[in-house]
Amino acid sequence: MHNQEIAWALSEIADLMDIKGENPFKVRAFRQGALIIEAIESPVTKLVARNQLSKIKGIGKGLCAEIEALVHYQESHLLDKLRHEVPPGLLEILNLPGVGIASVRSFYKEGITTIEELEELARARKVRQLPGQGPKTEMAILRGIEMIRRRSGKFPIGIAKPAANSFVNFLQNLSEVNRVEITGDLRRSEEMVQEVSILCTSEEEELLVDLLKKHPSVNKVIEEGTRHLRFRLPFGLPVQIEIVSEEEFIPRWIETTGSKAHWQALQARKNGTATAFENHENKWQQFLSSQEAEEIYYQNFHLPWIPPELREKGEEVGQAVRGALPKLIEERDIRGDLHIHTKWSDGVSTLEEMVAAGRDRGYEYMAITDHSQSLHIARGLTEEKLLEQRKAIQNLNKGQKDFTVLAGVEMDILTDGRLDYPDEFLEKMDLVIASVHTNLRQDRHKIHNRIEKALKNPHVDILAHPTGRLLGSRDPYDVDLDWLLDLAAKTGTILEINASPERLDLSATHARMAKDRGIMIAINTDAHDRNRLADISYGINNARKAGLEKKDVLNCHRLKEVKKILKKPKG
DNA sequence: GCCGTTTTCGGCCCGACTGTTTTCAGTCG
Repeated sequence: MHNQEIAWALSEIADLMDIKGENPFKVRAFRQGALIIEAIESPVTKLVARNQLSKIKGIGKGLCAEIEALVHYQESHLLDKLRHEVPPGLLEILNLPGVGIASVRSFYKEGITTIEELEELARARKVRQLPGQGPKTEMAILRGIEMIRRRSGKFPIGIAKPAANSFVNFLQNLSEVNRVEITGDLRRSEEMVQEVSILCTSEEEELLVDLLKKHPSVNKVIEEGTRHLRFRLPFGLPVQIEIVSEEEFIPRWIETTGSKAHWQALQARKNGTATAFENHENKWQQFLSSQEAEEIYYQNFHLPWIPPELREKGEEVGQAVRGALPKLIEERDIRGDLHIHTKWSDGVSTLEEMVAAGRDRGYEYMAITDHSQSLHIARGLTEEKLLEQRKAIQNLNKGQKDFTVLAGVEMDILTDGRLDYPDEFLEKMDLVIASVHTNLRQDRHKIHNRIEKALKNPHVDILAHPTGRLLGSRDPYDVDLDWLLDLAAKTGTILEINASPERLDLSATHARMAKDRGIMIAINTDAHDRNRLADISYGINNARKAGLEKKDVLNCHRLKEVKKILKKPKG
């Protein structure tokens, strides 16, 4: 069982106990435990085997017992019992924005146990009659339900990708399997994924299908054939594994990577070119990597290899013909991370740990940008504290020649549009990131006013997570993207692709619109934990999907250039 | 349920805002 799955189980236990009305501190202990497990680097299974689990702060006797049961038996009696006692629909209701534990309990009291029942009641304008509810919360509930419908069974890439990778690893280690690749919308780096698709080659298809069925993560088989298996993971994500021969692999990989429009555009080109596809002796392909083989396949169409992220509307084929494909940014182009939190505010790693982790990744620089004073829950820093941190950073920089730490801040844009520090203070910072964290449900006029004040401030360099969305769980605040992008272009403000898979904000679509307006993009992780520096890959996915090149991205530039760009007076 | 031990029991992050109220509970970050 993976750390993530254990974390989900603990978090579900917390929610169910919360609905039942158990001791809130006990609930919090489980919730906290889930976060801790999620952030651990090494597999929990290993820690259990070595008896090291109880040494972790926050994991005591009780949690240890539950986690060990999950690792050994893939189940927890406590969770089973709770699932039995509390109707599952209430968890969904709890996840609606604006609905908290108290509301769920009061709905439960009224006999409501599913989203459908709640929706019916809201549509009949009867939710507003319940104690503590009113017309506005009733509307918020309906909007939340609509959001869930839009999501309709899709899973965020941050959940789908690790799940896919673990199956790829599993298959790679089997002697029956030669080649394994992720395909489908996940390979195209779609932010929400319908299903994990994996394509592999093997001569022993039936044996492989049988073996897969016995995998402990296969919760329920949906569909079974001689050459494929579709199943659900315990948390509901569907996975499809298809087995083909070595000869079939590349065309099938391209076909399943999609989209349909891309495949059709390729087929249309096949009819128009004289190349004899069938002449190829495919046997030699097995000595090539999958991508090398795919490149050769594209050559058959007299085309350069087209990155999967761009295989969308079919028009990329025309672009490829004209030699107009962008040279997409790659992870190795990133020279630093410019949005990082540490223990100084709400991070879990120390400043020194973060810097060491950045160096380990081969970065040349990073910016420490802890929270500003008004964000109390995140232990935001006063001016004095920030200056103190700046000194610590200067000392750190003295001891290293090949790596530079910038002293920055992630400053809140306050509810009324004021910024959290005066200009005289902001001027002293190497980098100022501005963010909207509070009052996300303000009307468009107020939100625009806040963003405008921030972007027009000469010291604000970057607007972080520009729409405030949480992927699949919270809609953006009410902002007109065209207006925002025009303003960013006019003021010369850099926009962030927040690489945290919970956010992915800007989205690929919006990042493309930003590029078209000549806006500089920064790809940052917003990491609160050194392990999360690796999230940069999700941001790169989005940037590639947006067609971004090295030159479009601030933190692909050398430090000297970055400093020059930040110093340049804003428009 | 976890932690610390100056505490094996008692405290556990907290302030602001919203929408509900008519003085405050619930939600959020």
